[in-house]
Amino acid sequence: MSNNDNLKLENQLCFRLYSLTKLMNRHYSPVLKKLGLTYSQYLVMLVLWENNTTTAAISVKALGEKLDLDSGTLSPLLKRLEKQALLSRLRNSKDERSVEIKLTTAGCQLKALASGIPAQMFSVTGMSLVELHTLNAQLDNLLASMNTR
Amino acid sequence: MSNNDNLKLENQLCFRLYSLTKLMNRHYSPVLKKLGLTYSQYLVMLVLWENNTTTAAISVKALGEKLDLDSGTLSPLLKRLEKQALLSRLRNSKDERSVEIKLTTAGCQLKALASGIPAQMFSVTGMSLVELHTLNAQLDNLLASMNTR
DNA sequence: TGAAATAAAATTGTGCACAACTTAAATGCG
DNA sequence: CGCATTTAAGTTGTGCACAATTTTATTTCA
Repeated sequence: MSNNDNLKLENQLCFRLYSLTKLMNRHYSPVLKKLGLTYSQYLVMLVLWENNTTTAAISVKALGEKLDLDSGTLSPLLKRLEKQALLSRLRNSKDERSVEIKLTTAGCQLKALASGIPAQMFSVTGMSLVELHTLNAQLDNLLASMNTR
Repeated sequence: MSNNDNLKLENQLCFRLYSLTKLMNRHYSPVLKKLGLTYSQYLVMLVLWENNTTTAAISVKALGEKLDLDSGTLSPLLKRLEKQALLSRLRNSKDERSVEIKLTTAGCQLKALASGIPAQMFSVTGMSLVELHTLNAQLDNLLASMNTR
């Protein structure tokens, strides 16, 4: 590739990632709309569903670390999910700086409605399971590299 | 992978793409800030720099097709770039529905300041050129699949 | 102990991305 | 021709993402 081509749109990895993320979102949106969720809200619910009870709590801070999002993004998003009665937000009495997030019963129940989404989205990719795992591993490497430079 | 794991965050391709796109953006932002550009504005400039003159024009429509963005995103973004005197917006006299975008002299000149960005960002990925091309090809396949389902 | 430093959320402001809609212009076709 | 249809931009409203700042609580350590 000549130096003249470095700035061509078609040669940018970042543009492919950007386009794919938008395209992924467009495939998820109509499916998630049936659950009343946006894509980002779905990611939050995925974390909460991993401890699928109304008793387990996770702080906004820990949620932010898992999802790589700050309180500026999470605070209003969590308020919207609370308004939908999918989760509760409660100050930690041991440390009043922290806010603990718990699923409500409705939030727990929503998991069942989401159970078919991963398979449905996988079929949209047109990939085999092996290809998926290979790509996941490559992207993990790239994430690791870019997090340390 | 068991069915129980389908909804785990760590198993989602979409989350990797989402995280990578955000991470990519964070690497670009401080670099682009020196040019007074956001990441999306940079993508628009990449398209315009491919015909690096003040005479070539591209319609908002064509720009939207290249970048996969609609007028709701592009109209305000292009106004901001016009305010920065990097481009001009002019109704097409042959078809008054269309608005034609042209680089200004300053817009053309900015390309030189951006010339080192692709190499700089490539180094952040930690990949070899072969790895980059392989990944680009895989992502192109994925984009093609997801655009037809 | 108590002032300085650190930490967690929330708030404010900017700029996307996109759905839904409006406006104005061009096209098509009976 | 004339009217319905289509097309291109722009507008409005919602929800992120994130920088910068504020508020309140906790920790540190002289």
